Amino acid sequence: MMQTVAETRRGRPTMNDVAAAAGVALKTVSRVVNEERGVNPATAERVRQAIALLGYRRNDGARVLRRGRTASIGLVIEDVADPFYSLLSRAVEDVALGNGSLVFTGSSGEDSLRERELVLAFCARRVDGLIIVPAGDDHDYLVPELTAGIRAVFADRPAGPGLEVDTVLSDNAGGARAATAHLAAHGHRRIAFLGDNAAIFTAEERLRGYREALAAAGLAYDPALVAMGAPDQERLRADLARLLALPGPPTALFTGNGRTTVTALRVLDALDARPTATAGIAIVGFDDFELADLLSPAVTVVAQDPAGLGRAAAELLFRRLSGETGPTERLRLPTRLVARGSGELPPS
Amino acid sequence: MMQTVAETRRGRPTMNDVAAAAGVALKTVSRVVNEERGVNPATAERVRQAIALLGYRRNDGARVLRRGRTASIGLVIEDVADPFYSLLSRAVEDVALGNGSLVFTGSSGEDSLRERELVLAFCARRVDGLIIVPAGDDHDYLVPELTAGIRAVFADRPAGPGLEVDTVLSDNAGGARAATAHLAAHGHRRIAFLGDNAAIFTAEERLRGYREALAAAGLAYDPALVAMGAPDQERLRADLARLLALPGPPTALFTGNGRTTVTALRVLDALDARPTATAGIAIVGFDDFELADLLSPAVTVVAQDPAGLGRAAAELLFRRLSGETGPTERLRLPTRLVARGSGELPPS
DNA sequence: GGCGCGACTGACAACGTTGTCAGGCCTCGC
DNA sequence: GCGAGGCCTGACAACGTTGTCAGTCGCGCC
Repeated sequence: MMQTVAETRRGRPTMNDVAAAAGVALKTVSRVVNEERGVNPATAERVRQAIALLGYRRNDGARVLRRGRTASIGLVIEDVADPFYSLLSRAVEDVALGNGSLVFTGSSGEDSLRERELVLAFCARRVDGLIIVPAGDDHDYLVPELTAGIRAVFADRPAGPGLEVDTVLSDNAGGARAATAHLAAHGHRRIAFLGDNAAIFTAEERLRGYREALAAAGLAYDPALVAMGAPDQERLRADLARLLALPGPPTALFTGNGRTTVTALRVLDALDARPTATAGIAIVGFDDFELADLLSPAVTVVAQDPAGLGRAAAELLFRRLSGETGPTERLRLPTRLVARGSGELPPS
Repeated sequence: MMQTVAETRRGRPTMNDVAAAAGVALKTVSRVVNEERGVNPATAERVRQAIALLGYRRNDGARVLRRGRTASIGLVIEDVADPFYSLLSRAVEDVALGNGSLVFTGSSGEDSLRERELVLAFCARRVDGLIIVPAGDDHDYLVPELTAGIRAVFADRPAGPGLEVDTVLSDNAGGARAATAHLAAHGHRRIAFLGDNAAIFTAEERLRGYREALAAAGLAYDPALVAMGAPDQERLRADLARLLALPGPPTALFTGNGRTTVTALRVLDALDARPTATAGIAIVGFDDFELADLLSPAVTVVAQDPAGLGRAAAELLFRRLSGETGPTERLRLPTRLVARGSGELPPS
């Protein structure tokens, strides 16, 4: 008589247990589990019954050890709770699932040490590949992993110097140029830029685009109109207060990412200087965000495609994993200016 | 002479390779890697140099196979791209990292089949534990996994019938009662409820709370004022049009989750029936959302604590994993009504 | 000088699976 | 009646690590 689940010893049954229960050899169970052909249907059925009875499930860890491929990838982003990255994350997940792969996710929190630890932990689990939104700009720690055959794709931000690796970016400078030019075209001469920490690649690129557009519009670059740093409310309150107290205050604001835009709107609201349909500072934000269309005035943005970024990075990664060779790829996804009102306000 | 990286064969070096390079036995390398004591400092140093030279990194898959614990958990949610779940997700990640564990994340997309596949894939990887926001309400498939020793905690929604398992929920009915009572207290007699699909536990609970509050306020329950379904724009447009065309249209709206609230606001805006500071339908939404405070009028909500949900679930899971026994726990986190304006509008 | 002891090192099995190879049995054709 | 060939099954090694146990060496003590 076969054992029942209750009589079984603690812990997971193994193929051996199933084999014993079905009265066959270990290898035959393996064949049935993997749906290899060449097993007598009656035998296979007996094995399947034993599997069901014992509640057996294959140990993929052992399988991986034997076969080499883990069918899992690692994703390191800045913060899953940020809508930009959560959209990117979901796109990666979907592509991975479509390729039969699972995803380890980790948030670096803009901390290069934590980025490194997460990546190395993923490597120790022998993920097949990595998608990294880097927090730091030194990725020498990745070199041994890459030479060992782990594939990596950088997304949203490039790898540190000296690392030749596939990369998918947004057109940050182009988007910033478009935003700034848009404001200039609406008559603004004093356009302020509120950006993220200058050490972050995207912030730097957007600053560059801002300066290029100013130059193209024949406007002087005034460092007093630029403030960069982490998008926390206190800092933005101070910066905006300073900007508005300038002898020649800005008539327009270009905010360098989603968090900054939203926080700046909140601070302006609190300062009672919030733009209305008829007056106030014009604003264009980098990154689209939910409800931008329902504020008054609705907020004009340069929209990125975070899901597109994630999808492109994941698809590139899986192409590499399925053996595609060829030179390092550097994709640059376009941005799109969405005029909604706040960016079309005239200078006051 | 030691081999250099370039001379090494393709693929990962193993402990054996390190041992050969350092001229010691495999086991000694193991001891050094695991920082066990009792290794001669000079020997240890030689091993460490070989490790650095070869770019060796321990294969955690093999380690896990030998030791039993994988130091990883699986998280199945509805959709990482939804702010509610991305906050929950981040909290889980942080607790996991604090416990030295990695996280497999997967989005079920409200599809119980995909939920099942993700969970079983995680189990096949032998995660130590699971945190599940269930999409379906049949979890019999989990029974063998649970008896095999995998711990599971359900979050946001309970497990299907017959499964005794730790659970962390929000006080859905209580929050819905508070929202509805709030509107009634402001003089509303015809309060509509726009809820998510009735098959979803939270939607059902919130409907219950809504009905209880109506009864407590001495108001009749009118099925014509209730519309439940997926929060897509088309459906909500149709439902809102129907509600507003009723002989006695609602003067207040209680929306049953974040997505529904935001979409309803957008539809109302398009219908040109959007509440203003002086007129229009009053609204209270379940779930807080970014920028609710900046809309005009600002949106009154019953706030849940998604991060708190994730944290509580993860902490409970890790307490179980570290051996805590005791009866199944059922936590219920309180909600908080945040009055901002839209819920305090008088009936028109 | 022998013995015990501590410090260090290594051989070997085991974790649960898959790849390789060999073998048994049956059938078919001559 | 016998060999060839196909079908099915199983024994065994290997994946890379850790736990167990045994061994070697040098030193101090009787």
